Amino acid sequence: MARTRGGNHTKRTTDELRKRIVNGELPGGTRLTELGLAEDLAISRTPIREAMSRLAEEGLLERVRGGGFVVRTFTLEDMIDAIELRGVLEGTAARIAAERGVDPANLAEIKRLLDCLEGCFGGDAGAMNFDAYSELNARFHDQLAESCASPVIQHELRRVALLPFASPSAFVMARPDDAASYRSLVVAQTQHHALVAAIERREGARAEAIAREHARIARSNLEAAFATGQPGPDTLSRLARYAEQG
Amino acid sequence: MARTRGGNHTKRTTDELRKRIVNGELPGGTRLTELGLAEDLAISRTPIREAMSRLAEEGLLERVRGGGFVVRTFTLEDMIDAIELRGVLEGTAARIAAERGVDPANLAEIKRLLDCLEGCFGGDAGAMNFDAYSELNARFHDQLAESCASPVIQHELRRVALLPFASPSAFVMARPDDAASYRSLVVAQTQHHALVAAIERREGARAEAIAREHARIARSNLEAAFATGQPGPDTLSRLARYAEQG
DNA sequence: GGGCGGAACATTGTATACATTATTGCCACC
DNA sequence: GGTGGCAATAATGTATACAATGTTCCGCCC
Repeated sequence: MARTRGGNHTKRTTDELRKRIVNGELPGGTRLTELGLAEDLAISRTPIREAMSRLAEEGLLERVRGGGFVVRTFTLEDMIDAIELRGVLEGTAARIAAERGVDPANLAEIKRLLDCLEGCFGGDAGAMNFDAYSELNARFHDQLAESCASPVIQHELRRVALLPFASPSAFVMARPDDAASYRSLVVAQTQHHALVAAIERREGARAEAIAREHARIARSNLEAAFATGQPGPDTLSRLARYAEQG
Repeated sequence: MARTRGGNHTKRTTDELRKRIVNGELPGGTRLTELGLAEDLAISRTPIREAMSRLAEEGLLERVRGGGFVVRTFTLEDMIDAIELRGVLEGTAARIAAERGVDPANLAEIKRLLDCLEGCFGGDAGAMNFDAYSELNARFHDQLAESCASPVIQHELRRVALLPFASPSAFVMARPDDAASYRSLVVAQTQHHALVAAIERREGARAEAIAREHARIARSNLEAAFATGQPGPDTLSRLARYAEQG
């Protein structure tokens, strides 16, 4: 258990198992036994159980009849659906924000982040600050989720964004070269502006439609990452390898 | 622990705690301590922990920083949002089913359930079989969720429907008298028919809109149940009392 | 040869002791 | 009087022994 640091055994085990699942080391359908993992990680069964419970909460594991857990299967289609679902939920948050009105402080923060995102763009792909954009983009989407002031919607949105490669920042830099990524982000940022304008003007239907289409950039990037191969049971591991390469 | 029967300590504790939360006996914000519950239920801490993990999975409890759980707060607004969210997810499932096409066997089963639902209606409110309708309605919605053939969407839909009083069958009989309930169900059944027709004709946008509006019947019934009082921290317990009365 | 039964095994369920960590409140000190 | 730290307390974190429950596979009987 020296692989991942910090916290207690439960947290380390949770992180380690999450990593193995997203890596594809633990393929979908694998049954996890407490004893096996306890031996493997050289700790007792108690933190293993706790970690598996938390991963079931995240949706990475499924409880199986008669006790125990299996790794949930994530095919390419599942990831596409997860991204679509994130778009639907972000769209709902944006629509409700537009319909009910947003807290001024929240709106101000959203606009501030929008300005910061703008600052990441240079005149061309070479001058683009991709890392800063990725970080700010995540915060922008967080703030947007808060704008609807609904704990229930925020909660479920956070859940869906935890699914493998469904988060708003998962595919910011996924294009095969900087020029393609740059173009992709130009479109994304234009949508950010339009989304905020729609919310401010109380145009709920427009806000919802933009948020959905915005998420589909991620879908497009995901499909581009798989353009050369066919989806299959190794989807996650191939995607993880792809993500490592940059 | 003789209150709830069947299964092991974990299951009984899970059911017992769920009941207390939905009843309002454990108000939102209450911190649950393993030791306190263990003493109360006269069992050890282990099944208590396990039960709390599962309820966190259902969204009834929240993990708190530094360990432990608190009961999640469900106000009237939260329930309204949960119902809206269910409508959004059912709408997405219906839209995707229309766009991608449905499995013939699945469609046949949906139509069969639709016929059965039809059979619950008599000429007037007095002849209506409310219990049968409630049961069939739940199965109809289950089958509809399956029609999109997406494990991810089905999974999240099931989750949201688990939130207190957000399920499709929660408010079937919630109106103050049979005549009002009957009218409500006439509208609901008309929407069922329209929804199936839209899916069959591949009219995705229409299917989505109908499913959303369909869920808003539940919202209307929820608000009717609260017409006389103001929402507050006792929302859940008042609603539970209301549900008991019939 | 097929199906039933039972024993051996694997796995999860439960209790409990002990370790570790967070919280609380008091007291000394500034 | 306020603030810092320290001790007491209470909670969760962990390990482990034992119980209960499936599961599997082998042999027996039909």
